[in-house]
Amino acid sequence: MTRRPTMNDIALDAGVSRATVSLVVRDSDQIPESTKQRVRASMERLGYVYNRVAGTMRGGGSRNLGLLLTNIQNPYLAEVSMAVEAAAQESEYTLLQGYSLGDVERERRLVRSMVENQVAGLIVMGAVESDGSAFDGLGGPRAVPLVTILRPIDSVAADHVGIDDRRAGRLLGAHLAALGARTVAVLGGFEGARMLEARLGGLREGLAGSPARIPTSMVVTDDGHGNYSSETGAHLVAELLERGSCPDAIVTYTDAYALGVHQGLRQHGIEPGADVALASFDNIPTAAQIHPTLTSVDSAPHLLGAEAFRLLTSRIAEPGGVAESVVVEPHLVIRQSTALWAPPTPA
Amino acid sequence: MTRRPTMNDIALDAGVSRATVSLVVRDSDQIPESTKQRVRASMERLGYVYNRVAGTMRGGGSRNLGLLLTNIQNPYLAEVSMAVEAAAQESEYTLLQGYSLGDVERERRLVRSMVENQVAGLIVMGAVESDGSAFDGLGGPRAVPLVTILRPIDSVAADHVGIDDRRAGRLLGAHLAALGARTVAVLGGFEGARMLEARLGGLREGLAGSPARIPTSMVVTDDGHGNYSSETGAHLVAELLERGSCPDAIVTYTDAYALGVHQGLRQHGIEPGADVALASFDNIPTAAQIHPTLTSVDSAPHLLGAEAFRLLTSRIAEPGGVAESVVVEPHLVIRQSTALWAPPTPA
DNA sequence: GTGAAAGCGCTAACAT
DNA sequence: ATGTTAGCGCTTTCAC
Repeated sequence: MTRRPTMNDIALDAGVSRATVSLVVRDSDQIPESTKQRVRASMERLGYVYNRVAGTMRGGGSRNLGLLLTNIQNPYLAEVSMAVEAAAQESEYTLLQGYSLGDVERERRLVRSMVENQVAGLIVMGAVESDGSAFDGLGGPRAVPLVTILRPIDSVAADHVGIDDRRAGRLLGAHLAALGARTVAVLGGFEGARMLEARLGGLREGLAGSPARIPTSMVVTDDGHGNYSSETGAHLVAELLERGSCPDAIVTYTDAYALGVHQGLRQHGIEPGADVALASFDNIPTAAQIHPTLTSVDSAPHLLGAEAFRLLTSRIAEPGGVAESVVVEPHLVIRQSTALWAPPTPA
Repeated sequence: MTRRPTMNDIALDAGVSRATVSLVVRDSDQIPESTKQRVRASMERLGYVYNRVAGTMRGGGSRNLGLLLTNIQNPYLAEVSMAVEAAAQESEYTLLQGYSLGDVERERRLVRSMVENQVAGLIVMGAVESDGSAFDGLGGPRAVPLVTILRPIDSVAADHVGIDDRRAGRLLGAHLAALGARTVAVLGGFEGARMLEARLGGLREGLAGSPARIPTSMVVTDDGHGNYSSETGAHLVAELLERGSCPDAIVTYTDAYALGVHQGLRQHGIEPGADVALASFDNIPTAAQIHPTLTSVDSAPHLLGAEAFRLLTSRIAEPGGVAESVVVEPHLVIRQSTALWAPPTPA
């Protein structure tokens, strides 16, 4: 026999009916132990592997979920992926994973392919330009449950798990104000994107009441296609320094940029931490490993992933209803890159 | 109608038979353009989505592949994942992904679940202790094609894509010898693992002919359960320094460890690059971003992922035959952490 | 060029 | 406690 054995084969071999085999697979207590033993022995001997695809098609819902991310070069998203996978494995779900690279066309293809594969639900970090058209087939009464993470998608009323970016900004702003920074630069982030606006707004709130300002000339955005590489950070800081004087503090959009800023500053003879305070968002592992260690706002990727999974599965269990939105609270991790800094003493 | 529309619904709506709809989906040229248009219009209007699961069950083989990694906190594996995904997307495959965390039990569960889900093939980075028992059902004539990456799995005769670890070690050894290093320490890696043995062996070969040695007391291994965190590196270097004097050069098993070694050295007042040469394997992006930048052996994760995919799909197309083994050639990227170092001048 | 019918491997309702 | 039957959504001969 060259094909894989089926329940029929097992039934035949064990001298029972196919239905009985099916019940044994699910360990039903209608089946006496003696029969189970016999059936299991046949499975073992013939090398039977349950065909979940056929089972799903017949009856119960799919146990597959789709996880669509932009890019896991970004350690933050890598950790989200691992968190979702851990939760899925725990609950006996399987994960279809894909990367859009921030490209709307890839995103559309991936969503389509996951839905064609009958996923029970989707967790999506959308591309910046996502207009929701990739999710058209998912709306309406026969919707595939969808949870967006980090970036809500325009015109798609889905459950969402995000970060309180405003609060993240505020934490950082308050910290920099307390240090005595007077001028703060902001590097990176897609101009007009909600995330950047929220972080900037929060930063301003945190700085309010102190003499600190964020001069317009010191806000340098990128085009949002960032692959979150440190090179982006190096470019951004080069542009900043070209524009004029060095600020007291630099806030970058994500830790990866801060690494590039490190480099860029040193090339100009400026020592991060000592000459200028540097802080960022995401708190990737590297932040604690570079020198000087990097102050960063931690946004609990593990929690975010776990919440996204929880929200998705509860929506699968209980479809419909109004979209829910969960916010993960960030916390500030203060390290050398700001702690070492002090305002220049007026000589 | 609350359920998703099926081919039957489309057929009914378009006034053709189900078989015709099936042919339209695959754009068969037996169907005249006029009919296709009509059918496609119905699909559009009813919001039809092709059910690939049912299609697979009936006829053609599955278009799903399984990718089983230990952990994508490791940027090297993250890049492998992205490479495999890119290739899969290109060829209209879908990816089931899971993380074993180096745990044999999780590995077993994931393999089982992927096979139950009828994947057409598997790409696996096995846990250190994998004995192949997780892959038992896959052997024999009805095998699921399997490609192992980076670490062959004992007793499983599968296609393999690996790195020429010996060569990687040799490149590094030759470089350190040329620098004039006399004592070289090796930190990290699971004692007895092939990968470590190969790298160590290569390192010795590269050093041969020079006065350099690797004292036994300067080889500090770990337990192989490493999550590739920099903390491991910090511990390893602490242990090394406890054992006695500082070597001329330190080679770590992976870049993440080197970051921790950075930290650990500085805590002892030793400056990496200046006081001791430091080099590693993997060449993760961070290697170019820290200070001093880190010399590392690049092992082309993107190439490795692409090769694994190529090997797997060609095995799916042409099952059986003798297992193939592909080796990706590493190359040395020299950066400040070694370039800045010079032997102490005998005063 | 299109339709009718069988069947992939499984589950669930009902029957015994 | 186990068997019978129908059918999930699709593809594939084989008719017409």
